[in-house]
Amino acid sequence: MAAGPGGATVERFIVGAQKSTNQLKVVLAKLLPAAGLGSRAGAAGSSGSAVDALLSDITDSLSRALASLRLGALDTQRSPWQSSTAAAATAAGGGRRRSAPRRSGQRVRTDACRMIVLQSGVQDSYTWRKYGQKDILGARFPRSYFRCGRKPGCPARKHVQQSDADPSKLEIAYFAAHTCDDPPRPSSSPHIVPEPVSISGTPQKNAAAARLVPVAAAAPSAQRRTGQPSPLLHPVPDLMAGGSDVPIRTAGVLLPVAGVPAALSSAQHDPVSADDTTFTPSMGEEQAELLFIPSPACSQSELLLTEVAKVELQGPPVWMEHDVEDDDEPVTFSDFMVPEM
DNA sequence: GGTATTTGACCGAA
DNA sequence: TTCGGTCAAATACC
Repeated sequence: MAAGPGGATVERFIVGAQKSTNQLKVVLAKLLPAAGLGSRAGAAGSSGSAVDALLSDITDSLSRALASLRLGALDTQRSPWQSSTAAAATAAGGGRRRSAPRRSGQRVRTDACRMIVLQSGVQDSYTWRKYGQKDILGARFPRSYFRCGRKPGCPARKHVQQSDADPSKLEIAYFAAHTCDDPPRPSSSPHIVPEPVSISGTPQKNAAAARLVPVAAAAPSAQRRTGQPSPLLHPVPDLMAGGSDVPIRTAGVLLPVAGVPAALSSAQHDPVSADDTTFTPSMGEEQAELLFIPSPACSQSELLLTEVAKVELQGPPVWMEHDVEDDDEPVTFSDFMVPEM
């Protein structure tokens, strides 16, 4: 969702401001412990509440600004995806062979486009197969393309791209609904408890996205390639060295950022494979943790790597979905689909 | 040998 | 002409 050179820059500034605000909050909390900074109870001194309120306002404003910026970016990108005829959307044919020219409208993206934010340990239960990777103009990292790997005819697609603003985040867009009879499988993993935390966008219209669920354990069969450095991997930013478990690869192996071998870090970049999504052939099988994609409504705390790491290690994974179809309507918690466990 | 990923080429839309 | 999305041969792994 690169918003373009300019947009990316502004976004970086906003994200930076959010981080600074968070840090300020921490500092003030230490300096004004008696004031009860951060305490909603209100028992604390009024000064603390006032500071807290101001910080909250700043945070909220920054989040809104970021959301607006990103929504705008999404709008500009959505256009091409949905410009073609719907019929050809999933019938994309062609390929290299001239004898079998692909039908027009191959690029059609009439399905609801949804951006999703996942955190550690959260994955959808579908199996995805990577079918391509492309360098995107103006984006620092390439975009990876995945299709449903469960059923050949399933039109579900997923695009994963590492965020320009924050390489530690992955932006995942889902297209089309799954037609394969493979509902999300219940997760037995105790640590995976999807929980919507951000509200922005509109009610989901995409069945596929609605079916996203955290996946507990990786399927053995899907791990076949585990251990093999993926060429898609790209260098992990220093900021990731904090120990977060953000997966950075794709094909098959999710690697915690902190534990990325040097060899992998220097390997060819693959944002996604990231996707958390990283995506591997089967997301459901990846253990990764991952994906932290800031959504337009992503809260300040969610933008902080330290916070993310904390959540990954201590708290339940957070799911955030953002339907970019209708940017005007606010979304409520009820709009988020809570994957069945 | 089977399956999944990689990657250059192809295609249509803008 | 450029660019994003997809295909499919080549390659890698189990």
